[in-house]
Amino acid sequence: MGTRPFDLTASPAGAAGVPGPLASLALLQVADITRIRSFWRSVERFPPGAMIHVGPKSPRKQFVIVSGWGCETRILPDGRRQIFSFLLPGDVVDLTRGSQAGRRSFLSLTRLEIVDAGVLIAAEPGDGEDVAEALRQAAARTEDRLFDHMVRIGRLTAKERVLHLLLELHDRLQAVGMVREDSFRLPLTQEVFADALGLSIVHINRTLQQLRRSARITLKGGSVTLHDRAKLSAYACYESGNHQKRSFAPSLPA
Amino acid sequence: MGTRPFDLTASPAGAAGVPGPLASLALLQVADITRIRSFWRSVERFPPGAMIHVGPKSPRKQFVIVSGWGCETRILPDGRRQIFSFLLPGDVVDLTRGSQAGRRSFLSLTRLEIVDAGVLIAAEPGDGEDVAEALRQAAARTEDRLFDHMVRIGRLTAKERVLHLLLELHDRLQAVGMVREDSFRLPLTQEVFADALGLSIVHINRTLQQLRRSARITLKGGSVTLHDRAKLSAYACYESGNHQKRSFAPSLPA
DNA sequence: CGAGACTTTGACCGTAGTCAATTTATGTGG
DNA sequence: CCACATAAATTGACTACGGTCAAAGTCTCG
Repeated sequence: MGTRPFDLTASPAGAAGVPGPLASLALLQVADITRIRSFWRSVERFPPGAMIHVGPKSPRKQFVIVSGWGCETRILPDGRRQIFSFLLPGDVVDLTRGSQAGRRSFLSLTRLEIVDAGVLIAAEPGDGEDVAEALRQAAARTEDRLFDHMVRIGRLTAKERVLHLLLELHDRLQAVGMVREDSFRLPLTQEVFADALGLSIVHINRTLQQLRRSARITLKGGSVTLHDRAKLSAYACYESGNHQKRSFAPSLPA
Repeated sequence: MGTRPFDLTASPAGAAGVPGPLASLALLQVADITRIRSFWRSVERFPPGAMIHVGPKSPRKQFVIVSGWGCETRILPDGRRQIFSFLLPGDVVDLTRGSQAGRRSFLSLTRLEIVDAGVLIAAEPGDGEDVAEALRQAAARTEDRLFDHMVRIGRLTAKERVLHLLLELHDRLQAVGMVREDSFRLPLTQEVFADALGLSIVHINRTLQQLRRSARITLKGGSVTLHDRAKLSAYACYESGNHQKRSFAPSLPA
């Protein structure tokens, strides 16, 4: 039951941002990530920093993230950037109305693998209604998170924003088995953090320093540990829940 | 082609926040507001400042605003408040997942009338698919606006935020015929403005003063006039569009 | 080992927040 | 139509959170 900081590089399934067993699959109650990967025909891969779009070979426009991190963003004419949301393994990405005139585009933040949601449904035994329903709920949660993010950038202080976001990421990653002992990999640069939270990169840096010095978080080598999440949640007005409330995910086998 | 400020109190259909002919109806291509009002059985009314919820007598959970202004909001445990969006005549309000534990609730800002969307569909000659499609598009635009709002509070300065919001409101109100000569009624207190834009009420006041003194806007008696919207749009990084892009609304008869 | 990306730090500035008092509507009852 | 109560808008004085600029330090990776 430690708060011992450690490196998660060798976490569940390996490299940074790559989910452990399951991931989206936890959400979808599918048994193993290898099973998803067996759909290699329909898995699309992107390098870090790529704009996510799919060719006409994909009839559908809904995708599930198999591994890696992404984000939804807009860049203003003068270069300012706002990140709307982070896309984690298991999240549903709806490219239907995306990337129109740059008002909203999807970017990969790490190496990223996505799979056509329709393929998942079709591959499911039965009518796939369970999977379809899970997808709908995942999409609904994604939308709910927009409101939390709005509260963050609209009404919280810098310290609160950072903690609030870290707490959300914790909960979401935990739901897909990517958290160990309150620690998880955080493959984000401080610039990305700044653009998500509506702060300058310098101020993000200073805020992180303060949180570190006050021993509220440990952040090192791309991994974070949140010490005393209950207290941090109260401090940052974070309400957990609405992430995997009704998780289908069984605890994962080693 | 005037910038002459004037009072819109006697605008289209009368009192503050009440739409002129059409309103949502413009969106829905229905002929006249009186027609909607004839559904008085299914029209629900709220006084200013009320939480919007509907009794079990309404089977559906989607409503269209007939007249008045509302907003979607969250109040933090310590009293801070964030307004997520404004609800104008013609907008679709989806109460499906609303007001759960106060994470997201709908409030009326003026006297408000809403009508069950299902009733509108049923009342339409034919299969009502046109109306249903219009409702879907309205809902999609509503979601798009969340992103604009996020950019506002995350990346714009106070002056930009105010102008950006005013420009959006202009476009939305214009689409339902509630704008005359770049002027429209704005039934919001500065406190509401502040809570929407993530600023303090005092700073909103000072920002408005500056905008007035620099002759960029006229704001008096609850009505605003935007002078040179093109220039203001450029200044505030506002991109019009996505409001009534494909408007069904014919210009309204006097 | 060097180039480039990322992080960190210092110095200084400015936007926006807080506190508090005053003025200006708005509204209500007499 | 006036007196009073209340909400809303203003203004001033002061504070502080967060931004900008610039330089130095670290880390990666070919």
